[in-house]
Amino acid sequence: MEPKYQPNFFEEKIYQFWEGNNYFHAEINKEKKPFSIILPPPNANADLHLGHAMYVYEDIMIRFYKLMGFEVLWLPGADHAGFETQYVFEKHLKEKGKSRFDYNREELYQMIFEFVMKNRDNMENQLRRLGFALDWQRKKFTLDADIIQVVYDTFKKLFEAGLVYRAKRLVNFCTFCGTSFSDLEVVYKEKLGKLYYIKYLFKSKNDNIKNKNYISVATTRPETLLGDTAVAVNPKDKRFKNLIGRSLIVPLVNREVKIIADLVVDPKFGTGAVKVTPAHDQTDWEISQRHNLSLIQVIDFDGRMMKEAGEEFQGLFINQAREKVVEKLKELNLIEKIDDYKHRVGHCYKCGQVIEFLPKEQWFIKIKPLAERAKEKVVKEKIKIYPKRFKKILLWWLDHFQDWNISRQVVWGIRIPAYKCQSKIKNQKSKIEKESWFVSLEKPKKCLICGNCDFKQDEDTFDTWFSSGQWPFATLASCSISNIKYQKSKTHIKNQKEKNNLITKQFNNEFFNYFYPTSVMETGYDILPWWVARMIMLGLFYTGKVPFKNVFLHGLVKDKFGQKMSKSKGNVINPMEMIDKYGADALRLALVYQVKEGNDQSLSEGKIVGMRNFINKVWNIGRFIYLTKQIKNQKSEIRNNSLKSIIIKKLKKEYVNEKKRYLKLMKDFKFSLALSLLYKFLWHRLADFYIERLKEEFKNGNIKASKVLEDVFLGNLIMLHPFTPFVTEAIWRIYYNKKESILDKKF
RNA sequence: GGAUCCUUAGCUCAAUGGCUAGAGCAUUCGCUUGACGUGCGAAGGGUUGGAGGUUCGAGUCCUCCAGGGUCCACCA
Repeated sequence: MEPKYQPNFFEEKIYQFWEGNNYFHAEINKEKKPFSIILPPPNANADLHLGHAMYVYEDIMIRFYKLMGFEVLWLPGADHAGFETQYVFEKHLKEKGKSRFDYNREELYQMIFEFVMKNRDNMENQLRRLGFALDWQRKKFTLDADIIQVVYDTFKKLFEAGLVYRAKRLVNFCTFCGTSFSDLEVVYKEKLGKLYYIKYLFKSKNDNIKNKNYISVATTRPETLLGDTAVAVNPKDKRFKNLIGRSLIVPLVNREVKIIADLVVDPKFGTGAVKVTPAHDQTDWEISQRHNLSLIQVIDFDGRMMKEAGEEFQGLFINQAREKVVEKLKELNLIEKIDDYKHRVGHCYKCGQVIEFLPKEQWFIKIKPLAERAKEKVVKEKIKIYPKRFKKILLWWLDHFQDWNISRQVVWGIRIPAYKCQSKIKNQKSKIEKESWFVSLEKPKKCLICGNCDFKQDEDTFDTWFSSGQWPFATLASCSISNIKYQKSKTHIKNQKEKNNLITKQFNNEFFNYFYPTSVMETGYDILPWWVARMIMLGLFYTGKVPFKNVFLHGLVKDKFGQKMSKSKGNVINPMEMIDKYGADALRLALVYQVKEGNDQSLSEGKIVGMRNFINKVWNIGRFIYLTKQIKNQKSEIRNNSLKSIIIKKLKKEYVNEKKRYLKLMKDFKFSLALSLLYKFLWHRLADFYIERLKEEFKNGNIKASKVLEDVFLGNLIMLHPFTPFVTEAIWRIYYNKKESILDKKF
């Protein structure tokens, strides 16, 4: 054994040994209890960052339960990351002077597909370098044909259950990225703007308020008045009480609108009267629904003013239109005043531009019934949440979700399997949207509504979270399909009927039933509403069971000053670089040691160095024992009741206690404390105290003392293995002359 | 406005109501000790943000105050 542990020398070989000998492969084993985790699928296209390295908690659990004698499955996967990936790809195109509009849908999809596949191996190998005990034979991709089939099936079942509907609503739309977003993806930022007080003249000369022939309304977005269809006041507001129902004239467009009363209006804000633009403001949209107001869209999906805004404004960008509107109003003396105003504005989380509210027909999921069911399971602890405080947060979300817009105007994703009957549109037979749409798992040969029209498939794809929200059951169902010898092809769907039959049969499949519900879902707390909540809702809907029994949430990794890591700040720690320098074990320990589960942590290279030192210590304890074992002239006894023999007894006792506490902590998800226990014991008790005290005995070849020391050390090696798999395996295999793996052992 | 986390050594953080409040890094001194200098031995560094309370016992539980972070909501 070398005096220093050299991770680079061992790690790759050891991982190949594990993978090559199927140590990570799971099968049904009726004699064992199952323990399963589905890896949160990283973006197939991107390098791993420290957030992914935090999945080390999963590896710790997987390896721990393997050593506990469970049949463990840790299923890896990759996410196509729809919009995220397309965004990156479009940047590449831009560098080449191209844009997505230079290609048709199929070309673009194929190009992105190749782009992603080229990088997927890279991402997967990075997971290997972290030492993760993933069952690679069962790896999945969110765009695998059989995953897509499950996603289609979920959509169809939701559609049939009336839980997915198509509606024209205001959606969060980024006119720069060209797609809509769910509410969760909009980032609100404080912004300094102006509050304009604009005069709306009464139509009738008899109407007035305090002898003025107008009402002022306050707005931050004067350009939207081009689409106003009412002015609203609070019904309890005495100032306006007598004016409700009267008519005003919207400036510039000279449209006659009524004064309406709605409780949503705050009398204390602005003038107490508010302009209502149903097409471009969420609150106004809601008012319009209550009052049956008409909707006039004046801003288009490319961020320019439409024909409906009037000839003068048509084609202008929003900001230009705003300036022009204000200018015109000033000319007409219709601006009462302009205040500085600080308010919060929604921005695109990706490109940072202002999000517009635009009316668009989209698919929505009716959340309420799904959330109610999920809530019940969480309240009754059919799903346990660790740390506990996140239970409350999850429940808050389940109470506050709005209907979920799952349509995205992006090519890279799972195209929505909904088809529109064309004859219905032509004949205008049905005003109800749902009646002109049908959902089909396979490309239909004829229109399922009228039977003969040239039906059209929806151009949109699903929100990535819609498919990843099904990940636990979709992956296991897909494994079931593979298990019954289904030959899958990655992109092209062959023999559709056979496949659909298999999908409906999948829940009778043993493999699925053995591992589902999964044991733990482990991920960062930042995606609790995006992902965890949706997995629970969709999992319950599709399978009738919770998708996982426990949720374990970890915190975010920040730099050593507690700042968020970002490329622009230049404070990013690259996990692969750290592995190159200090080994995977050191990085893994640094992410877990002395960190409270669920709390954010600051990570510095110094901490990784410290952990590397501990690993070297463990290596050297092993080396010491290994070397003293070679000593000849071993004698079997020392004098009874001697001080030495008391120390040996003490060591045995301390070890028994340590192990007991370790097992308890690990079962309670208190991994960091378990690690501290091992750290302290190995370094400050075993090495500093016992070995130093008994050094002479060992060197004199005292068999009894050596045996105890060896047992205690090897026991600790097994306990430490979930945290530092490489060094423990390396020592073990040297110790046993490469004859066995530490993974064959049990506690 | 709501929720939540945090405030402990110079820095970053641990600590299951219970022994002298610990670790990593940093600092000082001494050791070329036959496992390890990625080490060993020692030292310095703390009124655990503040004020009350519960308790035999509080860094930990409760109340209030101050400061910081994060998430969410939001009035045009």
